[in-house]
Amino acid sequence: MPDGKTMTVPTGTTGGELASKIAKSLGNAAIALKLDGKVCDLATELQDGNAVEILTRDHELALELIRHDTAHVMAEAVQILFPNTQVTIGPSIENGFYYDFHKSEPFTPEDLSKIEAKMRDIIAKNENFVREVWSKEKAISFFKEKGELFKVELIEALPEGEPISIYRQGDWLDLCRGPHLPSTGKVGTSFKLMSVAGAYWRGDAKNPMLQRIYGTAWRNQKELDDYLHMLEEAERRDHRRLGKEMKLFHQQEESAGNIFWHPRGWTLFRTIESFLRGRFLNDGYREVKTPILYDSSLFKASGHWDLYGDNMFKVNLGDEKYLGVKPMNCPAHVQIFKQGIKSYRDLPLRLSEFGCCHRNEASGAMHGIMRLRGFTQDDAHIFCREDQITQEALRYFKLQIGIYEDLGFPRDRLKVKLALRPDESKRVGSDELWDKAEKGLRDALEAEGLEYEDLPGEGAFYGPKVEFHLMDAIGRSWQCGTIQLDFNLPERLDAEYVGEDGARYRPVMLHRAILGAIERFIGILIEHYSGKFPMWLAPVQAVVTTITNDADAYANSVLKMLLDNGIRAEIDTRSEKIGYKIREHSLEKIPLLIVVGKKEEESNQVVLRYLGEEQQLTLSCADAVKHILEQCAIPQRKD
RNA sequence: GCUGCCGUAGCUCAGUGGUAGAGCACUCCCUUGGUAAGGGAGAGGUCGGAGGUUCAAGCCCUCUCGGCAGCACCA
Repeated sequence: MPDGKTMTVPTGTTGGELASKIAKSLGNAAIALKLDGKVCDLATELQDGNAVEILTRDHELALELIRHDTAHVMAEAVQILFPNTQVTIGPSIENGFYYDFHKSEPFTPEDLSKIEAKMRDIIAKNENFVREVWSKEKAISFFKEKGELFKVELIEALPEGEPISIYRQGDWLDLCRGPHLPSTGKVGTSFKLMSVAGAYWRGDAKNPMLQRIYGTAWRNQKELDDYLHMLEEAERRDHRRLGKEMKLFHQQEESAGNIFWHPRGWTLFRTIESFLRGRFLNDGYREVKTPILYDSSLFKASGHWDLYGDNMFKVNLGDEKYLGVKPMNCPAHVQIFKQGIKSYRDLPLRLSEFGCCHRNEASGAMHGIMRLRGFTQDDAHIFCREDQITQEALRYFKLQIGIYEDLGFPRDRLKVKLALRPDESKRVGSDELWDKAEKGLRDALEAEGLEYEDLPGEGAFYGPKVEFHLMDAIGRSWQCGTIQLDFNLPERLDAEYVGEDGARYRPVMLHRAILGAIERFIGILIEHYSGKFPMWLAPVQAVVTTITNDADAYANSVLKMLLDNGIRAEIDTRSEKIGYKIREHSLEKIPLLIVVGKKEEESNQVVLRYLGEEQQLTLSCADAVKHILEQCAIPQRKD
């Protein structure tokens, strides 16, 4: 037992019987066992020497069982209501579960409520989940006869000799590894079917599309309510909604996948850009600007035309002559490197660019300003010698982590992944080069002590990459920064430098971005701060507004003082009530309102009112400017 | 791109074959009010686009463009 005690029970005693023996209440509350650290059915027979822990609904592992069982109950409900439906798989996932069905008619929202009602019936019946072990032959012939062809495919893929477990709940059963709760009644009622969407069988676009029903399930009503409330909150801070409300940008169908930046949004964009520019120049980068359009020959040489061409915008000039819109900046930066003869003394050469790239993303991939067809990368390419790779990668990690922190993302919101070589048909360069490149990045990650996860097959066609992912408000993970090690492009585009010995060598190229796409990062920032930016980022830092029009002239003099000090300020002298004006600017998330009336004019003062705070601060004009300037300061790092 | 849903006023949305609606925003008038909505009046629509069915289409059908939720993709 967890408390260190030992219990002796007759052979064949199940976990559930043990729980009841310890205490009747525990017997009722028990939902599963942990036997020697592994979660098992309550009905599992105990073996001599088992370390036993009895799990109740309050245990954190209970959620996974509840969700998985809810998926089973849903599958039964669906097959009762829609007998011609085939079941496939239905796992528990973060916050809930899903089940994929094959059915010729689509599920409608009304179907979802019918299914939910039927699920509640099944739960009320409280049938036991009973585990059975079948032979592979029996399982295959049973499911074949039922017409469950997807299940048959799953069973056929199971290794020979492996026991095939079936879980029965009343008249219904499903192939399942388990474990399960003791009965359907233990699922509880705190669940909700959320949505239906298509999903490819086995996650492959070549396979038929199934219908996936998503649901959420929790231990109790309060947890469910909290979760639904969290979803509402996430919706409130959705960058698409806030972008409109805060007058930052808009999008329209004539230019799908692109952004019209409005004055405030563009101010935010430029603020971030100049913040980055300062950091980059300070870290030894030299900024460049390269063309958007190129003759196809450049992309053919780089490999983009063949390996990335499907995602490129191409312009046909007739006579087989094509221009390509750049999807990446790397080939261009190599052209700059190649101008004139480079010496080993020039290395590492760090070329940065706020590069405008265009990629023909699939229509379904686009998402607000997070995933676009036209975007700006905070891109750079570092040309260096092989022995400089680790130091350059470390330098990048340090620069990047500092920038993330200053933008409001501490390290715990950061996940690091190492994407390794893709399939042979989708990569360039020899295996030796890939070995070297992957090792180079791994060494740097380990030197920095960053925890990371391997992603086999996910690398770029020219090299492996380290990906930095940030979590957004809705829990989605966005790839932001990336550093990629590339031995191939310098070769393909014939970049070289003169070494100490006078011979010619290939430089290594490190591709790196910190925010990734600035547009996407702004989307993440909007959701992260729910639009309430820190002063230094806010597009409009202060609005001066008047109690009555008598104070307009004074208000204008205050505005001029702010503008003269470089504070991004606007003025509102409309003849509306002060409460109305405050409400309006608060909804636009203006961080600071400066209210002036006759009283302030007479004393040469201003009243500061910060967003969301009722407390007011009365200061002399000079003190106010000093105070505001401190709050608007761009974060600095000296090291 | 695939599956499903959606597209009506600047925005959020109602409108199930019979004369296009609401709230907010906008314009004008009144109001000059001390910290999250003062009052009144007015203007605003080829119902995403094209074709079809029908005496009649915002509504039904086909195609198309765009959006949303997923899936696939994200070099």
